[in-house]
Amino acid sequence: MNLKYYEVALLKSPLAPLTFASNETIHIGAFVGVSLRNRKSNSDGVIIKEVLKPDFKCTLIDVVNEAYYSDFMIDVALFISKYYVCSIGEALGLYTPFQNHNHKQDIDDKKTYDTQIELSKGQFEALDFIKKYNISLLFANTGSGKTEIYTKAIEEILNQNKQAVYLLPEIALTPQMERRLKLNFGDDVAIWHSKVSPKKKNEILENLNNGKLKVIAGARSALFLPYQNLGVIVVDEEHDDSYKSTQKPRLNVKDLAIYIGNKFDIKVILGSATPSLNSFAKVPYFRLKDTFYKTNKSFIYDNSSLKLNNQIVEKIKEKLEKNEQVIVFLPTRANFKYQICGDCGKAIECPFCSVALSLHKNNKALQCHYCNFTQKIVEECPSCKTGLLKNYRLGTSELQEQLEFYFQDAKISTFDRDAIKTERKLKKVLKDFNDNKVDILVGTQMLSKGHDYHNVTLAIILGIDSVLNMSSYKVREKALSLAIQIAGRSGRNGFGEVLIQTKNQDFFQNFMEKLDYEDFLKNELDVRGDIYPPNVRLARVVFFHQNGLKAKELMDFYVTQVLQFHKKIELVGFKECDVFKISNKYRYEILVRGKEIKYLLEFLHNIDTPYCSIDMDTLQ
DNA sequence: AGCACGCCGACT
DNA sequence: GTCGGCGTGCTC
Repeated sequence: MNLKYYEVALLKSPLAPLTFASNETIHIGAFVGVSLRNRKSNSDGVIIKEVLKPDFKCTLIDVVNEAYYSDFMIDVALFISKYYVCSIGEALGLYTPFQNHNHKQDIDDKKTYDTQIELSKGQFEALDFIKKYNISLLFANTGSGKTEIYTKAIEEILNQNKQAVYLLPEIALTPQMERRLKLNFGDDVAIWHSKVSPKKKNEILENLNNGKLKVIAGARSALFLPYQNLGVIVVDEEHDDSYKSTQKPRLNVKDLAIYIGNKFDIKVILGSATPSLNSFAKVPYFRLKDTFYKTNKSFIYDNSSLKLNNQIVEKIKEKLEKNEQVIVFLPTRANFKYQICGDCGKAIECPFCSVALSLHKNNKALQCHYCNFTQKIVEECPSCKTGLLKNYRLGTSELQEQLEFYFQDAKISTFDRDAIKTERKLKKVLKDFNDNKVDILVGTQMLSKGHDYHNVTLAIILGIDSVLNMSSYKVREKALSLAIQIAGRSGRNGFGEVLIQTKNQDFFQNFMEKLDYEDFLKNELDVRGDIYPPNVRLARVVFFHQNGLKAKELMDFYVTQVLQFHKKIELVGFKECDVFKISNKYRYEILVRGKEIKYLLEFLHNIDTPYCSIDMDTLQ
């Protein structure tokens, strides 16, 4: 019998592709079922390529399904597996749930889109710039009308009978945004994110397949849908760290969009009021400064340590009396982040992680923010049994309570991961706030993500120093962009105030008042030099194991490997991770940097242990 | 001797 | 990842 041999990538498996045989001719990308020795159930796989008869014995492919992965998908998966260091099966797994019901090629009647949007002179120039460059960055201040420019660019692509994908951070995918898109593109647009129901997802896939859908607005996963003819990828709020996956493969969807754009001649538009230094340094940008509304912004600084003080209370009072709204940013959830014993000075720790438990009064619980371990609130120190516990590091829930004490007639809501667990809740809080039913909104990073607040005249930024004090080369960029994004929510109607509680007044004053974000980026580029990105590449490898010694041995081994065999890259450091233990696994990390990707990847691909996580282009 | 557990290596 | 093989060490 004349057998053919194929390499099959095993979906979601860390294994490299394995060779199987078949009597039939199977095309590349076919979705197949194979059985492995030592495996009870069948495994899903994808045909990667045909190969010559190998010198080992091959089993036969069990099933050939109708669904398949396109050449485009396989190319992208191969890139991800090389660049972000994972198996091809893991990379292809990004494309599931994937289905291709039938191969009907409905040629949609060519439709002409006319959104009737009038652009300002600045917007028109920006659009012109975008047309000129295949990959571009729209560096546009808050309120300068980015969305209209995206819409015009998308319209043009649709008129070429191509599809468009509009990426946003998950939380910015609000009903408000959906309405705006539907207004322009009607039923040809769909929203895609993790909370969309399976039924709705199937419907979207069906309509994408038969050509009814032209625009997908979605979170990270929306880049992995089976587009037939993609013409543009818009990455809005491109500075947002959530474009980088925190799970294997740890890819950055923004950078992947750029790869796809270059390789397949698809237009890519990145946009932000505070672009990442990485994009700023690498992508041609257009600066749009003019805003549609004139806002006089004034800044107030408060150099006290994190707390609600008189100045802040008075300032809020002043606004509430005028029936204006206030937002308060604080990068900490819960009531307090630490419970520390007054006698022995120990914090109550999670039994599985080396972090303190956070106090959640609402749930009457102490909770670990890493593994979700939850226990009852305790009255006295579990360590010395005598001391009373004191609370440290104010969180959003506590701040809400304190504000309720001062402003008993005001309605105060929290806006963070604890308060906003569902899309419904998100919708409700935003609607209540915009309908003036909420006076003060207290929240975490979530506050900064692309929502329009119309009547806010005071933005209070607390705890920003804790962002500035984190251990990451990006802290200045993170803290400043966050502060600017939050400050931008204040004063859409003429006059706005921003109160920043910080011991780093000079830094914020310099780059928020005297100079602007573009000056910061140029300065920061200088500061980073050849030590940190964007001029060098940085990768982080974390070794983890239940046995701490084993994890340390792994790190030590690879430190030696770098020093002995990878002289073209540089060992930045190696140490216990900041959070040493998570979910009962001890963690050690190595940071390496290199000018050339090739040598960095050479090292990363040589790491051969399942007890590690490789983070190429780490943001930490 | 018999078995539970943890470690390690293979998987086409 | 998931499975089996095998060595260690504890118990009957």
